[in-house]
Amino acid sequence: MSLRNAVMAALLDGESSGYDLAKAFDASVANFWICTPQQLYRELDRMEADGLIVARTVEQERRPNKRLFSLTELGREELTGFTAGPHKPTAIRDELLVAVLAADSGDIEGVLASIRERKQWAEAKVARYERLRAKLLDGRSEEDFLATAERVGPYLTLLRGLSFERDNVRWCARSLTVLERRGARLDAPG
Amino acid sequence: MSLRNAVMAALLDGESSGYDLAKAFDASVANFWICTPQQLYRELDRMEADGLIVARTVEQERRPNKRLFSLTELGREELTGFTAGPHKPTAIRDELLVAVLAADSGDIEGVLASIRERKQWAEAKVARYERLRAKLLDGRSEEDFLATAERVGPYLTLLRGLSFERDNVRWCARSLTVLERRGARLDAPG
DNA sequence: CCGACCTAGTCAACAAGTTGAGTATGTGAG
DNA sequence: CTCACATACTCAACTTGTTGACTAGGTCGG
Repeated sequence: MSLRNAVMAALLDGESSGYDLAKAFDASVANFWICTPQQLYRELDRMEADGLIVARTVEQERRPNKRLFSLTELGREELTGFTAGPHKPTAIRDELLVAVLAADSGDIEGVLASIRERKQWAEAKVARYERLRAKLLDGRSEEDFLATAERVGPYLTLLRGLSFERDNVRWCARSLTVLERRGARLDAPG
Repeated sequence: MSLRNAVMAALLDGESSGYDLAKAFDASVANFWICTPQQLYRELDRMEADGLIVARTVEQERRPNKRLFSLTELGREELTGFTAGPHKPTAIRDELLVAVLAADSGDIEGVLASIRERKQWAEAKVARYERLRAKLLDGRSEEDFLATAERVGPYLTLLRGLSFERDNVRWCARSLTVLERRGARLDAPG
């Protein structure tokens, strides 16, 4: 049921097509929620049926028609109700960690490669989030921004995504050190 | 398919009943993967059917009989294959973040309460992970442990869970400051 | 003018995760 | 003596999330 609320939160910025939402999810909500376009379209249909959003079809000349969705009053109420809580706690749920848990009796070289890849990926995410942050701040200092901006929610969630990926980078680096040393020890014991 | 691998990784420590696995998941694998007992039992049945694990029924006098599962050679191979990768990247997927994203036009007091609750919960987790860490180290220094322990995987994943929760605590504190100030400003503008 | 990529979706099938209840016994606290 | 809690599960129904393929036109580079 949270995808619904994530979609509604995204629609607070104004009406949007399913296609644009999919991209927006990739770009910003993806900090803390990911979904495939298929999931999104299915959910949008249901939300429309439930009266949380309304669609407006826009005919285009040299493009397929698109449907722009926007929040209804009911949708806004539901979203406010959702923000009132309560919210389930969360856990990381990461395949890579499962692999690291089993690394000692598995393919250590393979795990090392996966960690290196993840580290690069996380570094790229950090860079991207930094750019997004600069764009949000738009020249203002953080203090200035927080005092004047209409919405601080997107900034706070961005900070969470940013520190998560920084943490990932640090952990990857640490794990590489530990596992590389271990690999060396196992290759040449004594 | 990753629950399978998480279960197999847990069985590296030796045979275990479904019930004990459920508890073990709560205690340690839960750093990065959570599941309900129902999911676990269902998955164990399938894994047995697929020959990844074998069950040994132990009759007990004053307790229901239990079935102890252990990895088969095939299971070990599958797990090693899994560690070789590749692994899907991950995202946070947290309801609370959805609520914060929408906080500006939602129930700010409710969101604040949720963040406070989450902060306490994360602090409790940190304390618990610290105790687990002390138990794993068992008096040794980290360096000593890493040099001598049979398996370092469980330690590394524990570190990941620990830093994730520490990060949660920090982010909660920061968000509370920002949102409280904002709430005050909205209550008494100018 | 061909192939790759962009816009803007749809459909179907399946795998994974969640929720709620039920079974049956034993132990320890008040 | 009762009530909560621990052991050790099972069953069924449901909601979410994933995978892969398909439609149909437009744009841009070589």
